[in-house]
Amino acid sequence: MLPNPKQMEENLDPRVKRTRKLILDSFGILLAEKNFESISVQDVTDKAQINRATFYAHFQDKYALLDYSVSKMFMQEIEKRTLNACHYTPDNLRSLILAVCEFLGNMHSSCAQPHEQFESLIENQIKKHIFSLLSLWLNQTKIKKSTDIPVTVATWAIYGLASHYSHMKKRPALDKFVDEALPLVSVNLEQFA
Amino acid sequence: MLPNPKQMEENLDPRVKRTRKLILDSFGILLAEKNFESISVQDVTDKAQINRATFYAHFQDKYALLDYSVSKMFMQEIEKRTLNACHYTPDNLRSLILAVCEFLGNMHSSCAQPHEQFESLIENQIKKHIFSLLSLWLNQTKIKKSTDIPVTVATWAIYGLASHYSHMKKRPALDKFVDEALPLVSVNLEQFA
DNA sequence: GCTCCAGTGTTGTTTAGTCAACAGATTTGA
DNA sequence: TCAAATCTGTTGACTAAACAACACTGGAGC
Repeated sequence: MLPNPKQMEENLDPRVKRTRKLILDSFGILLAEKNFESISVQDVTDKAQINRATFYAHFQDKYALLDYSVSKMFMQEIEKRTLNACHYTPDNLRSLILAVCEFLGNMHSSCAQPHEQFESLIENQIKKHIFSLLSLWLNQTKIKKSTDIPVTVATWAIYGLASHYSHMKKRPALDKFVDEALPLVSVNLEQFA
Repeated sequence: MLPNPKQMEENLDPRVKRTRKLILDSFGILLAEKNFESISVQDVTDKAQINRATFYAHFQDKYALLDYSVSKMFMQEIEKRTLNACHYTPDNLRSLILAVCEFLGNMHSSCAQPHEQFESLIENQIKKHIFSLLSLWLNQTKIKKSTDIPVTVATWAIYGLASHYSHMKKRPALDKFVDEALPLVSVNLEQFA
């Protein structure tokens, strides 16, 4: 059996795990202090107390770090709700929408000045994860139809809803918001249930 | 000019600083959980997430770790009160007695079951520091007399007082206790003031 | 235009940490 | 009482991180 990515991470050399954690933690702190563009690789390695050359042994540049960081945080959110090991149900879909809303919401409150440019950088990562998660769900059923089109629609809709929610000046109760949105998303997915 | 031990610690390879911190932190946590004798080098390295061989690159055994740990904590206490960069005055002596009392007091409250055997292990380290601190103070004066005898007496007296204080069931106010003890200690040192 | 400055990304060499294995000491417990 | 298990302290081969260089880029200020 293939080792899953989770096991791979845990079987890494302890030095590697330590270094990545130092980088990620420092990056998180810096993101809370100033906006992404004004954070340099220097800043990260200074705060992490690691050598700059070591940074480049792990990440191509700060954009790769952002991708990795966002992916990791998002997947933790997903795993916390055990959405990574289940199948399509309206309830799971609801949880997923909720997770994305909360994730973007947290992003807005924990990051300093999240500019539009910054948001577009994380958007692609999040959508990739939503897309593959929905694909996984739908392809567990016996139905052999291609899922790409409905999954694409649902992915963009979910991200769009969460983005909209996180930008609202006066956010309504999340539960109500999701209740209202859910049927519009599930309508194209029900055929696979 | 010779680099002082403080600078040497700071100029160490970052990996060394990290590893030592991991070891010290883990050791501190373990000491709060169980008594020193039942803590193995394994336990420390497991909690610190470092390799056991790495431990032995830094410390000869767990007793060396205890010595280092106690020394470091005690010196931090001393430096906090800037007693490491001053000379003999009754007031500084008072601060020193206070520091030793508080240090042993904290030791008792933060360590699980501090047995007599454990206490005798740290006693020597602490006394070494008190002795060299008092020697430093007294030898800054112009008086050329040997200080070893009076410093020895004062060192043992101070440690004894602090040990006594930290063992008391109902500890009196520390200030009062020190006020009462101070003259008995300073009597042999005043000649160097 | 120009220099100065701060950051980037890469390199070769040195050093610290990892890992698996070892023999020996101590403890556990059936 | 013997065997299994656990901890110790040490070794040699391997790998990651540190470090000090390097050439390069893109402003900022004159």
